[in-house]
Amino acid sequence: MVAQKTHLPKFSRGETPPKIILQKRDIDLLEALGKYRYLTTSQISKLIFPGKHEQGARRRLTKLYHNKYIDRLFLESGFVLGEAVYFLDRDGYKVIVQERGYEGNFQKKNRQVKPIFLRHTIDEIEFRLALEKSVSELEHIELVKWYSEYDMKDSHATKRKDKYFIYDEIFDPNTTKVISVYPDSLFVLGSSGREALYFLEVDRGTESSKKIIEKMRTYYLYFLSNKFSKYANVKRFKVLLVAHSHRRAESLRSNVQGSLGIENFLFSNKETIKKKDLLKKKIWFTGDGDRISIVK
DNA sequence: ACTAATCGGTGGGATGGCAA
DNA sequence: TTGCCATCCCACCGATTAGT
Repeated sequence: MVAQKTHLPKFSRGETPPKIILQKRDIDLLEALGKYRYLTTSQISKLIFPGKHEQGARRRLTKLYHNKYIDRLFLESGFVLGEAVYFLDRDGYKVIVQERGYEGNFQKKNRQVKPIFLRHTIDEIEFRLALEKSVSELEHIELVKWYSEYDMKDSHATKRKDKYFIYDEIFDPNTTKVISVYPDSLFVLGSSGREALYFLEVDRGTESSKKIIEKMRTYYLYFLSNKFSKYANVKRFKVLLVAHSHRRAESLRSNVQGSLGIENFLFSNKETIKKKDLLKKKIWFTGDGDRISIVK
């Protein structure tokens, strides 16, 4: 009998999946997907297969995919198909619950994410990975907390304010309306008992300067409200605005210069964060255009 | 108890396929 | 066409299993 050479389908699972025996590293991989929710092939390659060719990660991911441990979507980049983005499927979820005592819930809706939102989420995860790497290289700094937009109080909630963990309402004295702040992520850095609070805003590249100025004002009122002190023992915070490119970051910064609340903001971009240490290096621009680092 | 065969993992390298 | 992913070949390793 001649074995049929069949291609495994790219957009669905094959009828006869390749055989697989889970290794410790596979479970590490599944656990990472539990923690970050979505990861691209290159992110997984760096995280789980450090110093190895990406091909090895791919081969493993393919097997895990066809054996229903994980699922995948593809990013869109212009006219060509982009990188694969992996996330837990039910079998993979069961494995980390059993093997590692994973406490998160299984997210059925991972596959339903809109492409634009997925891109944004991946950018946020990229920032988190860069932050964790930076923290690991600094002896006296620790990442005390990280909350992403997905860390929801209640995934069944219908109202936004019940849905998001990071959500606060503030009263606007000018319009006498209630406005809300819900950042992409929030994190707290700790250093010898002292804490620093940061909010992350990943620029989608589509927001107007006017919107950014409004957002800045919201954060200013939020600052006055002191409601943020429930997240950390601090009297102030910084909002890190990460744009796609240096160009976009600079254009945003110059357009909103001098607006109310600008002193709470720092500007940088994805390209720079990919190349340079985001805590130690002077890659952050203040509203006035001074370059500073987050830690000395 | 010892050996051989087998199976899947790992990794390098080369080639083919696919969708827009 | 481009940028990815899938496949195939080769070699070697370790664990398991079958046969003696």
